[in-house]
Amino acid sequence: MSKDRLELLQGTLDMLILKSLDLEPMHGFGISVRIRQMSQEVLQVEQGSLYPALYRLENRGWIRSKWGVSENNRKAKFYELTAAGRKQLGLERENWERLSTAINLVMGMA
Amino acid sequence: MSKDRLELLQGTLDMLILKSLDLEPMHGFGISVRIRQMSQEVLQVEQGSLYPALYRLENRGWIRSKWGVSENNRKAKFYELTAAGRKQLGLERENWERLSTAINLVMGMA
DNA sequence: ATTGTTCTGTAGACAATCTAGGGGGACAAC
DNA sequence: GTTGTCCCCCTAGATTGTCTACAGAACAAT
Repeated sequence: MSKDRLELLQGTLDMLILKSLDLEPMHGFGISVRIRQMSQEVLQVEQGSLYPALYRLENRGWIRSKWGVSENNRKAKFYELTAAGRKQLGLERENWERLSTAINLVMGMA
Repeated sequence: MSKDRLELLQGTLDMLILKSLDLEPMHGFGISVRIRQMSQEVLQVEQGSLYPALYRLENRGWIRSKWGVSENNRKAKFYELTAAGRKQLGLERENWERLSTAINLVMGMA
C-alpha cells in the first residue's frame, strides 16, 4: 500500500485473469479491458504485467491458448481455462476470502 | 495467490503494522503477535519480514522508536506512530478499501 | 550449567509487478 | 500509395516486498 500508483494487489492478478476466462475464452488484450471495466476502472493491468502472467499461467497448465482472429479482425491469441485452471481458481478465491477477511479483522472493518 | 504458503497479501504489511501501533505503542515482536491474534491466526508475520518493514516505516518517518523493557523484562524496541504515520494509515486504509472492493467486483462477490 | 523463551537483527534468494521500450498488421484518410 | 492510428503481442531490466535461514543477547526455570 505504500505506493499510491500501484493499481493491483500483488498476488491477485492470476486470480483475476482466471476469473475473466471463467466467464468466456478471450484474448489477452481483451482480458485487461475486461478487468478494468468490471472493476469500474480501478484495476489497471499493464501489458508488462499481463503477458508474463499469461505465460506463467499457461506454463502451469491452468490455461490453454490458440491463435485466432479478434472481433476487430486482428490476429490474437485466445485463452481458455483448463480443468486444472478451474480448480485453481477455486483455491485462489478461497485464499483471497481467507486473507482479505483476516485483514479486515485487523483493520476493524466488519 | 499462487503460493498457498503465503501468509500475507503483499503490500498490506505496512498497513497492518501502522494499524497495530494506532491502538497502542508496542515493540516489534508484540506487533507480530498482535496481528496474528487479531486475524485469528490467519496472518503470520515472519521475523524476516517484520524487522525490515519496521526499518522501512521508521525511515519514511511514519513510526518512531525508543529502547525500553518489555512485559517480560527483556530489552525491546518500542514503536509509536508519528503524525505522518497516522495520516499514512488513513491513506493505506482507503486504498485497501478501494482495491479490495474492486477485486470483489471482478470476482462477483458483492 | 543447561535449556527454553523472548526479542532483535541480517544476508541472500525469489517472485510479481512496473517501466519502457519494440513490432506487425488492419483500416481509414488523404 | 503513403501516412497515421489503433489493436494486439512481446521482452529486458529494474524495483520491491516477502521468505528462508541464519545468528546472537538476555532473562527464566530447573
